[in-house]
Amino acid sequence: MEYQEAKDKFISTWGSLGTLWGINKAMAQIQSLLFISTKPLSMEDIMEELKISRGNTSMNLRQLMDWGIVTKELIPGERKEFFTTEKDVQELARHIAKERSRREIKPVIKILKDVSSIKDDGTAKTKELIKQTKALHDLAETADTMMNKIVNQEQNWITKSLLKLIK
Amino acid sequence: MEYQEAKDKFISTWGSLGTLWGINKAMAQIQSLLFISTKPLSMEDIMEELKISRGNTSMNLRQLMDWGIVTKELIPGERKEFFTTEKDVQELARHIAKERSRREIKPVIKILKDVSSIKDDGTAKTKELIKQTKALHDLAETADTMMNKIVNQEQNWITKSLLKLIK
DNA sequence: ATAAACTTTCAATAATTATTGAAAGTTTAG
DNA sequence: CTAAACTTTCAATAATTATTGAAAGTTTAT
Repeated sequence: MEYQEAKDKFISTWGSLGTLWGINKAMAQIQSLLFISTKPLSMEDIMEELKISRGNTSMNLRQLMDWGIVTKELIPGERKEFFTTEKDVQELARHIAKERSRREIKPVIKILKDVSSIKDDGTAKTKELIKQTKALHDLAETADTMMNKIVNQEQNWITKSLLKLIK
Repeated sequence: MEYQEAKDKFISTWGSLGTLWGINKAMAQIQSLLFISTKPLSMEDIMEELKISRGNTSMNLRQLMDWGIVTKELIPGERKEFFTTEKDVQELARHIAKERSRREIKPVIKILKDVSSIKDDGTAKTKELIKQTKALHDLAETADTMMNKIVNQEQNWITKSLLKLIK
C-alpha cells in the first residue's frame, strides 16, 4: 500500500467511524486530514483535498473548534486562517469523552433519574418502570464516571495499575 | 410525574439515545418498551404502543434478535409470537458492547493496523501518517480491550476493586 | 475610506436513512 | 388439503440530515 492509498483509506475509515463518536462524516474527515498533516492547513487546502464546498468546510471547522479538538493557527505574513487538530491521541480522547459526556450522556442520566423517581403507586408496571430505569441510571452513571476518570487521568499510577489489572 | 408520562419520556429518551450505541430510533424504542414491560409483548402490542407499522416492527425486532438482546417467547395456547428483552442491565451492556466491538471497532482497528504498517519511504508525511495511525491503533485497541474486560467480568474482585479505585 | 481577501450564513437541493403497507410467504388448526 | 392467522419482504415514499453556492459579513492593507 502506497502513501496516497493509505491516506485515503485512513480518512474514509475514520470519517465513517465518526458516527461512532457522534460527529458527522465531513467533520470526521476534516479532523483526520489535519491529524496526519505535517503542517497547518487553510480552508482552501481542506476543500481541495476532501472535495467539499467552502460552506461545508467552514461549518464543520467551527463544530470541531466547539468540540475543542481543532484550533486556529495564525501564520505570520498570511492573510487567511490555518487550522490544526490536537495531535496527541490521549488528549484527543479526553476532549471527545468530555464533550460526549456533557452533551449526551449527562442529560440522559438526568432523565433516567427523574423517571426512576416517580411515585410508587404500588402497581406492578410502576414498580417495574422504577426498578429498570433505576438500574439503567446506576449503570449509566458508573460507565460515565469510569470513562471520564480513565480518560482524564494522566498516565499516573492508578491508570497504570488499572491497565495491568485488566489487560 | 405520572406513570404514563414517565413511561413515554423513558421510551423517547432511550430511543433518541439509540444512536449513541449505534442502533436506530425504532429499534431502541422497541427495546425500551420491552425493557419496562412486565410481560412478553406481541408484534400487535408493539405496533399499537409505538404507533409504527407492521413491517417496521418486524424488521427491527429481527435486528434486536441479531444483536442478541431480544428473544422470542412462546406462550402456550397462543398462535402469535411474543417478545422479551434481556432484563439485566449488566447482561444488556455486555451484549451491546460485544456487538459494537465486533461490528464496528474491530474492523476499524484492523484498518488502522494496515495503514500504520505501510512502508516508510523516509518522507515526513509518510512518517507522520505512520506515527499517528499507530498511536490511534494502540489507543483503540486498549479502549476496546478495556471495555470488553470491564463489561464481561461478573462483579468479581477485580471489577469491584477497579470501581473502588476510580470512582 | 474603500477595495480586495477572506469567512460565515442560510435557503435551496441532494443524499441518505427510516417507514409504510400490501403482496408474498409460512405455519398451524381442522 | 386448505383456509385462517400470522410474519416477512421490499418497492415506494416520507422524513431526516448533509451539502452546496452565492450573498452577506468581516477584516486588513493601503
